[in-house]
Amino acid sequence: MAAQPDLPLVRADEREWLAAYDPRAFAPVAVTVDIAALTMRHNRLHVLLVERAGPPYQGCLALPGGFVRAGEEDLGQAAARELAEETGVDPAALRRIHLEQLGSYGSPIRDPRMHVVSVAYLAFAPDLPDPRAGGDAASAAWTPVAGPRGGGSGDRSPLPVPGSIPGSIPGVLAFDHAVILADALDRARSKVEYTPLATAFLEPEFTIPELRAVYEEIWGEPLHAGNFHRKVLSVPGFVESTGRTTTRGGSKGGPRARLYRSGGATTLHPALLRPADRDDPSGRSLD
Amino acid sequence: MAAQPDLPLVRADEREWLAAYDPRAFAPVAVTVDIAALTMRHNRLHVLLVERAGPPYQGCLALPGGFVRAGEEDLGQAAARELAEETGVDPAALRRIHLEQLGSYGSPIRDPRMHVVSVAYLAFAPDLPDPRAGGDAASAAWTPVAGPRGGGSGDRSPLPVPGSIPGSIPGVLAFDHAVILADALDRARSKVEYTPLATAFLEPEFTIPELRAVYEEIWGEPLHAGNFHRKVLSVPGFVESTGRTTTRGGSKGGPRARLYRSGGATTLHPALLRPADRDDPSGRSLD
DNA sequence: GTAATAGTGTCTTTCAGACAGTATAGG
DNA sequence: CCTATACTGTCTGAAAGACACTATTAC
Repeated sequence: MAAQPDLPLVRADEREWLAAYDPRAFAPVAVTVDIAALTMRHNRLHVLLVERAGPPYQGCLALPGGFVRAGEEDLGQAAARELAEETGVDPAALRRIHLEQLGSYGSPIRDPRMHVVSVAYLAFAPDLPDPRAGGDAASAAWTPVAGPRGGGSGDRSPLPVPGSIPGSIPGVLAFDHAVILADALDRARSKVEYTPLATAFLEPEFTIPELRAVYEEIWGEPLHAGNFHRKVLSVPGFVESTGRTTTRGGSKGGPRARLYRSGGATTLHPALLRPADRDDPSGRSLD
Repeated sequence: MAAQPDLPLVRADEREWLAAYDPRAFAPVAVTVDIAALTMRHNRLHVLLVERAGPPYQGCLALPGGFVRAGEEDLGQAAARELAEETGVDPAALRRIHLEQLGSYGSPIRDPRMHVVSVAYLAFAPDLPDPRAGGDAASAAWTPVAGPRGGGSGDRSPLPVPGSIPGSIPGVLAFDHAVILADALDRARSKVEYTPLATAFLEPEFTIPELRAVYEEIWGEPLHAGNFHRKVLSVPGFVESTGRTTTRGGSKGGPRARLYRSGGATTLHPALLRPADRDDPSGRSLD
């Protein structure tokens, strides 16, 4: 979504009408933002989850989020605020996080309290320190996403969350957050195809094999090391060399890898297409 | 966005808490849906606009839309209802329309009445009869979108609307609808690359040249007829032959074109990539 | 030394785009 | 007859994937 530089001009002949307008006359629909914040820890994809301190779904795991402050902030600001509040991420770290709108979820029965429309955001973060809880979260932690590859062992037990299985049970997550998370993973998988956002999971300086590990974890399948290397270097603006190398080789030996930083491109031309499942010629499902 | 099959289970120990919950305690944020409905008339892209019958922005052109009915409908249902209501499109025609969520717009000052979050939808429709106004629209009409190619003459005067110029003036459209429309056009341009949705602008049976005209209008540039033809036929599931041909050749002569219908694919593999602007190696802007 | 890995060279296949050419229609 | 168009054939270059190979490091 583009920025929203909207400054509505209120015409003089509408002033009077506006003065008499009563906002509370309208049926109450609440608006929240929820954030699916993804990061990479020990080469496994993790999502930030909080434990709900109060009802509804008290004690359940949920995506961090909360109500939009009416008249005070726009949706992106609300998402950034909630992400900071509920996790204790400091503002400096917040600047390294990519935040984009994912979509809105508005079933009238998704929240037992009332009709709540949630605007979901997707965040890509580098490996951050463990969050401290805040806001109405009893606790917050990076939780491994059991991707298509399965496995994942970490800070908290892995989720039985759908890689992207449509119609899967919301399961352990509160509200419809399992659906939101599945949509977030789908978006992440396709976003890294045509943008350099995979670098957002890494430190400012990284090696091509580290970048490849990010892609392999997000897509859940191994990539050919040699072809990946050449491909990344061939896309203009994807990465740029720092001239340096790592000080050590890999844990199991091998030469030192060269260090790169993110280049200036916002989109990848040509794109880094995910290996097609040739078993599925009908095309992947959409929307 | 995926479907939202969410049936939250209210736990017994939360019943009591819920009974005491007062929805009106929360600050009022209203939720609307707005629809950017696109269609193709006389080979020009048109968008459905209404003239606002009441304040704010009375008399201005706007995207059709309205408030979500709290507790009664989800966002997609609200969008379909508003589209039908404000335009008089009958339910049968509604089924031929592709409707997908575009994004949400929630600046606190985008509506002078109060903080209104609008969930925008994008619709692809075949050439439909002229709408009759309804709801709070004084009138409704298909309005030509002055694309990157400029020109366009039709039912109403063409819009000075940005092809996708970021930061352009909202201009004649109410609220931030010029921004929404620009985002809708961007989405449409990329959506036809990797889905067969361009066929949604055509009758159930169409020719390859007709399909090409759709792409040329949406992308705003001519395509190579021969290569386009071969490409479309080579993508599995994009179109399937009916075995018939048109009964007449083109208005300026030429053989009769074969008729096809939409195939079963939901995504295009390989994709029909838009000719890259090689002048812009930095990559197109994002989000 | 042994094993694993970084990075490069090369071949094959696929696909996009340029261009030519043929057949079929309207005027 | 002339022109515009549908559709096909062919060539070239770009790019993806498979494989082989060298060099460098940990242990």
